[in-house]
Amino acid sequence: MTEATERLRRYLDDELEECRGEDVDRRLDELSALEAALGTEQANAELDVLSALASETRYALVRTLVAAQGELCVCELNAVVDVTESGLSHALSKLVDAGLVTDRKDGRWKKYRATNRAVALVTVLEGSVNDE
Amino acid sequence: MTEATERLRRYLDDELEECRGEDVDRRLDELSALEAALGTEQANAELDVLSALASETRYALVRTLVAAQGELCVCELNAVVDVTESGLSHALSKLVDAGLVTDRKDGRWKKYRATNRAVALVTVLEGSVNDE
DNA sequence: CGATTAATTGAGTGACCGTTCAACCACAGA
DNA sequence: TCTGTGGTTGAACGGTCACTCAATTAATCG
Repeated sequence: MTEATERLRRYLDDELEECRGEDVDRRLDELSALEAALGTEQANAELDVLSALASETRYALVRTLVAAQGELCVCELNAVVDVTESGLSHALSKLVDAGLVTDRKDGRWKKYRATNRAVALVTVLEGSVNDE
Repeated sequence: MTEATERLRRYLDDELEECRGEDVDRRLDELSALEAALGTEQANAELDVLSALASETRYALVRTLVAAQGELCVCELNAVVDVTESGLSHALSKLVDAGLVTDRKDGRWKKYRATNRAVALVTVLEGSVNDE
């Protein structure tokens, strides 16, 4: 740690004309302020959402549900991804936890639907990655 | 596979009043159309972006760079995350590959900046996760 | 050139994560 | 209540991935 701040001091020496110890401390404060702009709790929540999406099968499920603009039965989703019925259930469970889909029991069938959060994320992702 | 489509047939039997084999086939087509609405190539690209973001240190770096609204030196970023200099370099490299940050050499220092893609994603994530 | 420093690269390792298998729960219908 | 079906749960396994260490490149300065 002392190693790293030593380098930061040299960097600030370059940037500013002269650099005192308090300048380094101030910059360190500014940097941790940037990183902690939103609480660690929310940052972790966002990371959970990202982790839930960052899987081939789960992302395929979410994209499909978003495109469907409505409910799909588990047995329908089974036709979309190439995993076991059990694996599908695990995947959907994780998506529910992340608030990306909701589930509803309908008689003997269970149906899933994409949440607004999922729609927003997929939309931005497609738009952002699309224009190169 | 035959197992799964068999269940789908029974499901459609429930939904529609009657259900012929061609109904099942048509539904299967519709489902794969939903999943493949955007090409697999783009879907993979989006998945790469998600995978790049879905890591505690990398997401912290991106959030910091977005909040900074400008360039930050590697030695400054080193103060934000708790990894080795080498680990930091690996992380930044992956972010560059995903098009989430850009790098620029400035003398003996190297500076990184968040891309529009990163700004868009972080913004949507914060907004989406924020309102519960 | 030799020395020092910023940063990257690659190999190796430990932990996590996605998947499957088997057992299980919930519910519908006879 | 017994049977069959839709779906979930937990344990276990195999592969991937984030991290560190050591070596290397690139650039500055004496």
